[in-house]
Amino acid sequence: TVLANEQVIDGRGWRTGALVEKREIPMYYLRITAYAEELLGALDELQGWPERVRTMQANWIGRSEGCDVSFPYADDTRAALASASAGASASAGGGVADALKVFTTRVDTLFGVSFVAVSAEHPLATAAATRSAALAEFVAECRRGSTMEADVATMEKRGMATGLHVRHPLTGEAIEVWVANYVLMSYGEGAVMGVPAHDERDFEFAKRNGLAIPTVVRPEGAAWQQVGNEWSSEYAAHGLTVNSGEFSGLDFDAAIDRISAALEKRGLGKRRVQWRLRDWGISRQRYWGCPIPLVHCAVCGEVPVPDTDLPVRLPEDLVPDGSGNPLAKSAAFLNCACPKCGKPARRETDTMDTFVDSSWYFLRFASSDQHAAPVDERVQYWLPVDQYIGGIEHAILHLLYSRFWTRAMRDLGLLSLTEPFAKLLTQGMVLNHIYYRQPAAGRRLFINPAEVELRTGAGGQRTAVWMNDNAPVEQGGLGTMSKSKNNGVDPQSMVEKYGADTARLFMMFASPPEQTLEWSEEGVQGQYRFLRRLWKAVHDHVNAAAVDMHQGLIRVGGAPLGTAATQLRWQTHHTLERVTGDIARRRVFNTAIAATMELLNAVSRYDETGSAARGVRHEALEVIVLCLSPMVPHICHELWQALGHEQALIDESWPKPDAAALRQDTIEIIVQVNGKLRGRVQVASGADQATAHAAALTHESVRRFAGEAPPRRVVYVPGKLLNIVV
RNA sequence: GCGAAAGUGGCGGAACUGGUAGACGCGCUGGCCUUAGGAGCCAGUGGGGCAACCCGUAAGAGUUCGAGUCUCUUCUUUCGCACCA
Repeated sequence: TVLANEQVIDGRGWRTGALVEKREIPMYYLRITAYAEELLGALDELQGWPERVRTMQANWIGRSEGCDVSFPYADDTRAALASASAGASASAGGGVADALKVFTTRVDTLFGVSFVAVSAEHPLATAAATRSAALAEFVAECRRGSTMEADVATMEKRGMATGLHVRHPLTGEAIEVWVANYVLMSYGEGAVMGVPAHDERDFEFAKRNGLAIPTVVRPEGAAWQQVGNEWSSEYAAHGLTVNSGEFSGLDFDAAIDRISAALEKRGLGKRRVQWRLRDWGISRQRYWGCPIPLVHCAVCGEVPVPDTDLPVRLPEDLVPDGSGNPLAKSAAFLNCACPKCGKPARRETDTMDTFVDSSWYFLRFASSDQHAAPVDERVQYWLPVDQYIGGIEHAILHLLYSRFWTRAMRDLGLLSLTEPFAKLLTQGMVLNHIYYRQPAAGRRLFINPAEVELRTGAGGQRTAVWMNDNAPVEQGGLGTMSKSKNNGVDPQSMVEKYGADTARLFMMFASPPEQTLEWSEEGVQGQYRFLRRLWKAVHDHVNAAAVDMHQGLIRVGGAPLGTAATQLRWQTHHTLERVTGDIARRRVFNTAIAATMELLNAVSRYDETGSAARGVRHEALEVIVLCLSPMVPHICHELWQALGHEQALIDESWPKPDAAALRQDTIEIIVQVNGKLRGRVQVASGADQATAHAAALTHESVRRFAGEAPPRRVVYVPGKLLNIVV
């Protein structure tokens, strides 16, 4: 099964900014985090996937081993939280926990805590803000702060003290709580313990705010040293604990074990794994997308649509007008009866993220005419996909969701499959030149490269000219093909001008599949020329050999062949061998095409006539046509018939090289003196070192450089080279 | 900032296991053919040198009989992640 994944073009808006606004809206989530451990662990077994993609997924899932630590509230904090929750509303319910929880991977540095910091969205920050106008202002500023993630990382580490305190879980010492802009609410507990001596961010924060920097780890085998004024990455390295009370003098692993055990004993900590991966919110307020099959009933609550009423179909007469989800305004869609009690109810208008559909379309392909179930037993035969092809932009989302979805279906008993894609090839994107004009006012006008002509000036410099008005345009370099830059290539016009085969051949030839592909009209024309040359070579040959072909005389292997014919036969079968390896083993097509081009060049140079010569030429042309057929199927189909075959080319099996043709009596070896190439000589294949050495010394420049004295050393690689060291 | 990959002619790229650097194609130059051609064919095309030869795979060092390929340092580019506690 080979599936090529089409590029997903989407609205994009919901990926970042829009999500923040929709946080208040109830969303439907898929519990992908339940599979985090499995999805991460199985990456090692995906040997058919590029390392890069596996690394990206591993980073995305982001497993951290660490420890929850609770810092009990001091009296001032307890009082502040109590008054804040009383003032807010009764809905706070069961009261606040009695400690501030943080997550850390470095519990060995627990004695180096000089502050704790919470995110601006943390309840403690909210509570503290009610008591201080300045703090309220700071919290508000942090919350509306830049959502541009690139800025966030380089942002200054700003913070403000709350005046509230917590107690160190082991020493009981009071520690002040700060609100800091570098603490993320969405990771861990939204709060961190600040250890400036051993964490770069905390160091920066402490320096800025004049906080203590107690050093509690020293490098193994080195003396204790107070952390200095400038940050060094060595400070964050694992070492031996110091100044840590009864836990001093322990190495990293022992310190983690002992300190977390002490915390667990007091009920103030627990070792656990933290994931970066979060659950998958699939709700979209969009018209397109699969409706979430739920009904909201005033009496029964959320009721699933019964299987017999599935699928929920989208109305087809709605026009999105930019004012929100049109489904929410469609009475015909909204109004329904509750499946449980029959009373009037409201249909859910959220639709699913389109990544949901792309997570299993390949499973559906194997059972597309099955209307009673999502998939059937044919999935077991066809899946996993043997070779999946898609852009690197799918490295994380689509490919991770699909791995999750396949496991979810497996656990629902729908499949017995774990990984959906055995091998993955991430093909490069297509680049093309960008041309534009910048008007005095307004937007750049992008001009399609097809309408631009490059002219070489008198000084040799190349200017780009718009063919519409013969005036120059600006050159914007190379960029991925996109609508916005108007540098796409219209496939239809390509097909009309050169044919689909030429377009395919160019794309396969221009670069290996993983690399970006630079579009070039000249390159396309080059492939067009090659195909025409091949067409002509086959037909010239067929015309010349018509009589032989009718009499069944086209064959090789009867009478012994001359040197040139033997050489061509060798190249024919050598080419077949190379192309087979390139396609089947290495999956590179540009070199496979190059090899057939070389063979055609050799056929063109081969000018012997007569029946035997025609047979050898026929064989060479057949191999060229066979080798190119995966890339250029239509032309090759025609040429195969022209070469006298009744059977369609697509039904032929892939040929095997003829071992006899590949055997060579004499071979050329290269001769080096002191590792430098000095000549080439012919020797019998299988010649021993002495024979090769003697042959090498017949070469004039080898003799000159090697001199008369006996060599210090001779290196002989049979069949390849002889190196004389003097 | 962290991580990964990659740097080869005028250009796209080749060199698979350490063994002829630049295959193949584009572009360019010269010639032939043609009423003409942006068609076709032939020849040439990394740099230097009349030549013998010398130099050359981002830069520098190292290992080796031999390095584009392996090791180290530096530089550059691209991609990914981005305060993950």
